[in-house]
Amino acid sequence: MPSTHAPIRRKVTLIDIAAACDVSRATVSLVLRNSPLVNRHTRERVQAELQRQGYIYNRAAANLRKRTSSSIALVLNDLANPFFAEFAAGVDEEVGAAGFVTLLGSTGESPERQQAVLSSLIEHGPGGIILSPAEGSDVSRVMESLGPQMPVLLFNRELGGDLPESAHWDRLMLDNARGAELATMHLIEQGHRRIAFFGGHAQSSSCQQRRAGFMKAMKRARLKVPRDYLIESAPTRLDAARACDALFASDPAPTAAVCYNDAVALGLMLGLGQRGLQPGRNFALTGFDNIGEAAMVSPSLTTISTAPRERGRQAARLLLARLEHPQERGERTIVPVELIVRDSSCPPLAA
Amino acid sequence: MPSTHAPIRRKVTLIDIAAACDVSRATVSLVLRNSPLVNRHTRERVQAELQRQGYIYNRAAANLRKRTSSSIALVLNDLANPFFAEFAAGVDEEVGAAGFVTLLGSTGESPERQQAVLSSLIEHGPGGIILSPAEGSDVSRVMESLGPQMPVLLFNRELGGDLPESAHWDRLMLDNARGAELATMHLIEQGHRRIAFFGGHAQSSSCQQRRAGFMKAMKRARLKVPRDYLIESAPTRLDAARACDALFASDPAPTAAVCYNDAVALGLMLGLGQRGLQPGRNFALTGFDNIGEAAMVSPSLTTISTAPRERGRQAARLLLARLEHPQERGERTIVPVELIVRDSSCPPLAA
DNA sequence: CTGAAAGCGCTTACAG
DNA sequence: CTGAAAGCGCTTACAG
Repeated sequence: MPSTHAPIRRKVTLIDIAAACDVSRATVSLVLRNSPLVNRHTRERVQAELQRQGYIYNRAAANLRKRTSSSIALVLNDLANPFFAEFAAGVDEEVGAAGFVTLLGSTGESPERQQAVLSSLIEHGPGGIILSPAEGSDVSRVMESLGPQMPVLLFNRELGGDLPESAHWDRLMLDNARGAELATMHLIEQGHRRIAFFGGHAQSSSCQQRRAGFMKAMKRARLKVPRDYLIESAPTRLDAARACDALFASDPAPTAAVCYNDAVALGLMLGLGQRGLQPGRNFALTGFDNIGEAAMVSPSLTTISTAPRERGRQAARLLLARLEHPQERGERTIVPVELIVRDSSCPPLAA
Repeated sequence: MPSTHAPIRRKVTLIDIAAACDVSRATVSLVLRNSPLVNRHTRERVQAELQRQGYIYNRAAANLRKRTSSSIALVLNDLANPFFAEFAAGVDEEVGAAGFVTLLGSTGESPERQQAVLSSLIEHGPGGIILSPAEGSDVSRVMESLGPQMPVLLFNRELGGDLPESAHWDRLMLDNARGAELATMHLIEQGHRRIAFFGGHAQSSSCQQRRAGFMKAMKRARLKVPRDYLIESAPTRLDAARACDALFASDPAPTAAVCYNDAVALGLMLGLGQRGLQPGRNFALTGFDNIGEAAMVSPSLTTISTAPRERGRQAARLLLARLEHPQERGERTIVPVELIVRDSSCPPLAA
């Protein structure tokens, strides 16, 4: 009994093309890959037939046979964060240009979800992984999902735990210490003496590095940093706004703050406003990341530029290069950062 | 002569596990998929061995055999646009929850790149595609790359040209007309009479729809819209700032503008500032999208909320549902929009 | 220059 | 409950 459904047209494969042209599958396969072995006449006939039947190359089948991969996995905490969105755009640009496709995964900053996402992605056979680790995740668990052979590029954050010799993971890290140092130096130059470091989770590696840069600049200027000038918050606007009170719990209160990142700085601005203070008039602050809003917000924000899109391109290039030489030692690349001065957020200290 | 390289450990496959457990591949395969057919003892032995050897499921091979797919392609203009970044995050959430993986592609608003991206993605065998089309792209070319069978969900913009009956594409569209109408009504309620529609490419469908909503509200209020109150720009901050002059070329100049989207509104604010005008004091404006910056910028921006993350989830759900019923008619879903009033950007008109 | 055969790592009837 | 065989759509030696 014939089906009443419209016939689902079977996908056209090499066999269909070969049959129509009266050649073997091997010949069609060679045409597809532009092998010079096939003679011109045959090639043209085959190409016309490919076109005519609307042939679509099955790359998964080819990858299976060739034991190759044509994808890169990209695992981020949160794609909606503009910093990571720019980064992802850069990765995808370069990955696409190399003829690969990007597999996306997001962890929402949860080590458990990160495990699940990695385990799922790995089954799709990516050639390598670009991972910006969730806070609190560690090498051994990641290694467990990925196996020791998978090329990995770690971006932005170190992973807890030690990396075995056998794993040749690359790293691309921002110069967090230097960035925070530059921001701190700038506030010092503007005349500030009582400067706080505001926001971020103290246990995260990026926060530790930024705090270290901050302390270095303060120490060099022989400025004291009371313990309560180091204030934690989640790296979000909302939590930063909430944490603003802690800044003024100490006596004397700081006149300026180096913020963990731009989101935190924007949140702090909100918090200051709620206390009746005007950021950029009676309190100075700096950010980190140079997200789009940093230029737009009023007062505009002095910050540290990390050029996330370019970082994405760089990450993709590093990983793609690694695929060619999987056995060479992993490298650690520190990307320089740049101070973006927008002094409406940190004018000279009125004496 | 033995190689001096460290031996690259061959990937472990079903064969390895089967051999170690002295069972057939079929049995291992059944264990992997939790078939109740396998007896408990055998199952446990096999599972232990899978664990021990660090077996990784090759989903591409399984998909090939089963003629199924486990991925969804997501094609956007620009991932770095916060609206699309949120959308992508929502898509990936839902796609991941369904056990699929997201393949990413970006077109940079170029129909040519869109063709290339689609042709590349399709070779990786996605089960369906979520496409926010590049401006100026049309159905026939897209259909050419995708074939008539591929499930497609069109988001945000219509595609030029007619869709053949055979293609059951779904659409998820914002209620652009209604959004612009709401914004316009709000400005009218605030006392404005000379209102411009500012920004966007006039030929894009979303701009046309928003303009239509604008005109509808104006007409209902019996307000005239001079031709030079309809001003085009690229939908970016920079170009909008540049186009600001056009707004004041007409006489009398408008006192308010309904902007194509938030990016344009933010650009217009810059442009106004450069002319010595204060947005929210001597000029009123509204945006569209409710991106994060809309709340942060000063003055904060009255705008239209489209909840892009939720739209992403919705898009993914629609497409995943379509995979189950590929032959049903395509549906057109219009998502409601909501006016977000932040009156610092559009205070009552001073008489 | 072209074809026949084997194989990538799985799953699916079909036997037993 | 388990195994032997075939096959998904490609590519790769190997012959000729």
